[in-house]
Amino acid sequence: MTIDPNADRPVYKQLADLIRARIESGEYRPGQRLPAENHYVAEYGISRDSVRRAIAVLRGEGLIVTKLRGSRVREAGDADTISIAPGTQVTARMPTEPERKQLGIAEGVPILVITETHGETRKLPADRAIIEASTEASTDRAG
Amino acid sequence: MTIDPNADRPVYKQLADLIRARIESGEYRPGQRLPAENHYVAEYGISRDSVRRAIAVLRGEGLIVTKLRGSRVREAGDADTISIAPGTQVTARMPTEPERKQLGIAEGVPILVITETHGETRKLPADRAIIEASTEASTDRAG
DNA sequence: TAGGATTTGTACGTATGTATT
DNA sequence: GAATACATACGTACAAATCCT
Repeated sequence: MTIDPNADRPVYKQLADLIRARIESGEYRPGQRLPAENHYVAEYGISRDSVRRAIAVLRGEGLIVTKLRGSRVREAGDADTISIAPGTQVTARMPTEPERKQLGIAEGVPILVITETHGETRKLPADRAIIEASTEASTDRAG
Repeated sequence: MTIDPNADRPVYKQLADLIRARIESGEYRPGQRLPAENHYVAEYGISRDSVRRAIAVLRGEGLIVTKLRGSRVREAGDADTISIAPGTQVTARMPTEPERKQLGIAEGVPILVITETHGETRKLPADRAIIEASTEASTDRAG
């Protein structure tokens, strides 16, 4: 598979598709490091700008995590199962940057917002929590 | 408030903070159009690159939606309340680009992934759904 | 309807800073 | 200290969609 600068689809999205496919096919495995940006620059003859944009797309999708030294395929973090009582409401949204820092969440990870019947709310990183509806009133965790 | 190119915090994050504060304070109201990119370029003497990066941050946080003609503060879409039976599990993650297109979701909006006890899964846009734990087995919607 | 103005999208370049190896 | 690789930030240019006259 190659990249066509004259295609309808932008170069950076084509590269994002290509890398995403490699992740989903298992060619890039969880925890595995991706090639450096310049690797893709050389391999496909595109600008580093386009490569970085592609990487940013995948980071926004939570598929990879990027550190100063490189990007890796995200590993499925072990999640706690949180039981919620009947009547409790759950939704999700992306955290703002201050929230991300405060809660120690990686980029591309949403937060689960849990609103108890009392009105109290909790925010949990979605990559570390699974919500389970219970019959009884108890908000314990069951790892 | 101004932007200091010599500050520890990058210019684009400073601008994102600034715009975010205006949204949260109500100075920019839901549905209201943000000034054009070049407005910020001129106002703060920074590059369009930095402005675009700031806008991208806020879009990733789901605070604004961007069309070709400009960005607007996201309006709270009316969400359906989805009841889930005991034992049902819920988590959230960001959709991939194909998923976004398929489900017709805006950027910066996570999906709720609902796994029934049977193993069946549903994916719902988090900006249009609120999950509510019920005592009884029923997955009806209650608007 | 035509055409220009506006605004965002994409894509290239360069340079410098900073953290890690 | 050097090499590597990502982060930031400036610039340019053109394309494409939308809006307005």
